[in-house]
Amino acid sequence: MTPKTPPGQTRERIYRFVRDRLLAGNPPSIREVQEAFNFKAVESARAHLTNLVKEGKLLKEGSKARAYRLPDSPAFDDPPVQVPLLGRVPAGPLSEAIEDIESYLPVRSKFRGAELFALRVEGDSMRDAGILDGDVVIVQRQQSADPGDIIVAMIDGEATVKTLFVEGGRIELRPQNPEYAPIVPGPDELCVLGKVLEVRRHLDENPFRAALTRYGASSASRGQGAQV
Amino acid sequence: MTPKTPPGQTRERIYRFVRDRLLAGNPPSIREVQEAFNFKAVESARAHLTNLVKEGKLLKEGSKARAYRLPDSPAFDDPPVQVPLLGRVPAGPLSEAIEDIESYLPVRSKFRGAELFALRVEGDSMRDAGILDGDVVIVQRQQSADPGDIIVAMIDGEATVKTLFVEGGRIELRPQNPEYAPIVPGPDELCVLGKVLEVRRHLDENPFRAALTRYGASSASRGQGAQV
DNA sequence: TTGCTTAACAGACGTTTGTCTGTTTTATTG
DNA sequence: CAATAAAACAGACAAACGTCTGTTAAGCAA
Repeated sequence: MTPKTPPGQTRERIYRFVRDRLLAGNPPSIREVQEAFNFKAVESARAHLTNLVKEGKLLKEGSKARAYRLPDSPAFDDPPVQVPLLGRVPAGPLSEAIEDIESYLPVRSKFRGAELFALRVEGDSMRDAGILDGDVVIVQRQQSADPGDIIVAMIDGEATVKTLFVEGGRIELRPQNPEYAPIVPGPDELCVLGKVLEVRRHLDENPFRAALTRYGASSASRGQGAQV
Repeated sequence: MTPKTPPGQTRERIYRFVRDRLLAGNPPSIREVQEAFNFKAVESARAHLTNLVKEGKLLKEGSKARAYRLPDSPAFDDPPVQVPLLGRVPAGPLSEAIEDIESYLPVRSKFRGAELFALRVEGDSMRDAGILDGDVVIVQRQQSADPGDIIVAMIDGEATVKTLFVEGGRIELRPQNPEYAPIVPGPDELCVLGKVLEVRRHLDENPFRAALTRYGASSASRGQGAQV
């Protein structure tokens, strides 16, 4: 028999497991809790769940399947912050571009209130900063930036993602890839659209892109699921 | 027999019913849909649900109970899907690690229902795949993976992020950095924890890290906001 | 008419899932 | 020590639930 754990300890972990599943919109069955904790009896899991309800940490809706619920809690009633992923570049004011919204991305609520938009990066001029072609950047709208910031700027009518450098009075937009040259914009050529707060890569959209960066996935090794 | 309704009309109402239930965190069973619409046969409800999946308006997770889900949608009334960022590595079952939750990260609602966790990457062994030290990966919990997938695996009691390669019967965990050597695990040494769905870099936490990858930000150029 | 499609119905089957009763083990307390 | 409580195990049962096959009816087009 699996050794007993200190009173309440396993229960606390079960609570978090169930809570995470509920927050993900995927209520677990009792047997799924059993398996997640390697219980050998269903009743072990059910006893814990029943106790969690008694303690008020969970609710239960009748005796239906997958019917454990979270009571109202102040911690998670934070409404989501959604940021528009723009299909094209926001030239003028942000409002000009909000017609071209591909989709919305959720961001940490810490950014609530900031003027944000998301943009897909084209090209690999920022490769060495870990920003690859197709990555999405979360951008905070602002007109100025600090040296060292990765910014989105308009240059010659195109949006570009670069690192901002300032030395003396000289401003440079530096790529992070030796194959590209820094851009030295004229006095009125540079228009900062915002500062990159976050970089995201969605592997589910193009699962092999990253893997192909260095080695090529031989076609022979494809398709056969690895039994591990 | 209850009179037929115009094509698609009842289906639309069923969609709204299911969607509202899902947004409320209370996934309906097929028979609950049946009752809500006074169908006299379970199959009537199931046919509509199956069609809604075909139309892409709903998703379905296996053949479990109450397993219809919402696909990714830009709707703001979508409750957030929050994924735990684990402070340490999820050894054994996922439940083992859920004690150490640093915080929660919002993910696209397309992932609603998946068993996800987030992990901070240590080291730069995946540098050339654009995964840098300190990056966060969103991981889907699963025991197996396909060749080419970037996975999280347990090797010698440590979690590691690598690319999975299979050639013949030989399994390799390949880093994406020439300074590191591939790992060839023994038959029972490899334990796949999950597959990386997304990579994120939070520049607001460590704003200069990425900028320092190639060039160094001279301390002289710091602190003086660029007026652009 | 014939053929096709969709909506709805009917009944059955097998799996999933919640529930129950009883037992064993371990730690704690008086 | 005995008494008690909590954790975990074992096996079984019934309801809930997803799935399947087949049937009937209504609308539409060739």
